[in-house]
Amino acid sequence: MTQWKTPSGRSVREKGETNGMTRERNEREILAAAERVFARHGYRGASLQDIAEQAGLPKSNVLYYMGSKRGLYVRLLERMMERWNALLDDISVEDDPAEVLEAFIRSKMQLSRRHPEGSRLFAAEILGGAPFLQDYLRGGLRDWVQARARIFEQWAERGLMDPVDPVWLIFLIWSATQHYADFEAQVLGITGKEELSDADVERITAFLTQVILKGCGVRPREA
Amino acid sequence: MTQWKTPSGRSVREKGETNGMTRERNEREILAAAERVFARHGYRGASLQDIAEQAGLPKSNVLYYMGSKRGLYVRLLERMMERWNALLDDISVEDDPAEVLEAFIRSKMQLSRRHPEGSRLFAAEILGGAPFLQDYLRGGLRDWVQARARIFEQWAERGLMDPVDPVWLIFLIWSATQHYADFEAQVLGITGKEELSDADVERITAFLTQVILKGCGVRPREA
DNA sequence: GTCTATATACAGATAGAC
DNA sequence: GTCTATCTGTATATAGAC
Repeated sequence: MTQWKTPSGRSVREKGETNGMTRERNEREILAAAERVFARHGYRGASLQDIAEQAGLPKSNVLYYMGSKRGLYVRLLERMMERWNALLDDISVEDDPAEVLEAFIRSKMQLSRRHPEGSRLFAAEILGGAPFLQDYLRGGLRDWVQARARIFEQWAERGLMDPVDPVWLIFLIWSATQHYADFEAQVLGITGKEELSDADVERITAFLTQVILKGCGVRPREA
Repeated sequence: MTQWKTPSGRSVREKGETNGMTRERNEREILAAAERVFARHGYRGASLQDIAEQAGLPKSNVLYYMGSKRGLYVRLLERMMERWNALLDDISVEDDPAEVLEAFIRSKMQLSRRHPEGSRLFAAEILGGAPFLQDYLRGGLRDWVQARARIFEQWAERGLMDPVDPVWLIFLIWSATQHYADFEAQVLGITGKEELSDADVERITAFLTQVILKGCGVRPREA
């Protein structure tokens, strides 16, 4: 079994690798590289050449594995939506508002922390008018927001929190948490840090939880 | 004096217009169109062809007036930074925290409201790693944030507000207000609205002011 | 001052060699 | 299964006609 080399000198198939393993590894590299490039330059601004170089493969291989630029982009968006859905557990009126809101803020913060490129990819898509995600926004995501909003309203009726507009509250949590991934360049430039540490993220999470819960008149569990 | 026509049929010089007026109007049209296109597609993704069509001019005129794609982009960024600086009045420890924070939230909200394309242009620049704004972020803007942060800390020492981290607070206000311009497509998709009315913006401003001030333990002036 | 025509580079995509 | 070579379109930018 021959071992091919790309012009860049990078091995396409490592020793002892089966075909399946090669494909899996190459696809993984391409998806990671593409997420970075699409996040940074948007759909139109991204080039397959750039993605291929960052994945250490010739350009045609990107098209061979992914079919088309459009298909690659859609696949990345879908992967990000799956990550998003994975942390959306249902809540009920019987749950504790403080507990739910804190978990909401924390899980959203961790998603941006674990997948900053995916977060920025999503942001670039929305910034450009959401041409590929229109249906998702007006459909599944809208339903999810409305369902949560109803719960928040019922909590307010029961006097468990202030009667704030629940949709604006959800947007507030989304924007405040995503900011640290999407505007990372600004955050790092202003704070003078080279990167945010786990401790920084923990402090920011605590800050946001405290301000938002107190701001909505939700009493923390242990206060 | 002849009146020229572009292939699209749009007049380049209206009747009775002087040369100066034509230039001024064309530049204005180009800047407005370019702001939209750069905001939507980012620096790389934007095309002069697209900008020219939206400005109703031939592509070469865009380059004639603006010199280069890069120069046009930088000029737009600078214009947005000027708008931003125009509303940054100094504050002092002697000022009322509630008043200052409310004005801060309100003016930031209005900036995004009046210049949504500029807000998205800025967002796209940061999202892409701020290649053109690095110096501004690490210099002038950083100083501005640090100065405000000191005031917030002193307010906290005087017991006028909770001792929250002032930099995270500024980021919270920025992200929460910009969200309605930058993520407009998401906001409209989820709320089902075609656009946000002045009344909507007023309600959102009031919501954010209430939650953030209460969340930071700032007593509103009339409470 | 404005526009048409063109130069040159690079985009996404495909055909076919190996 | 992977890579080289190429097709076709469009990008920025410029030269020169009017």
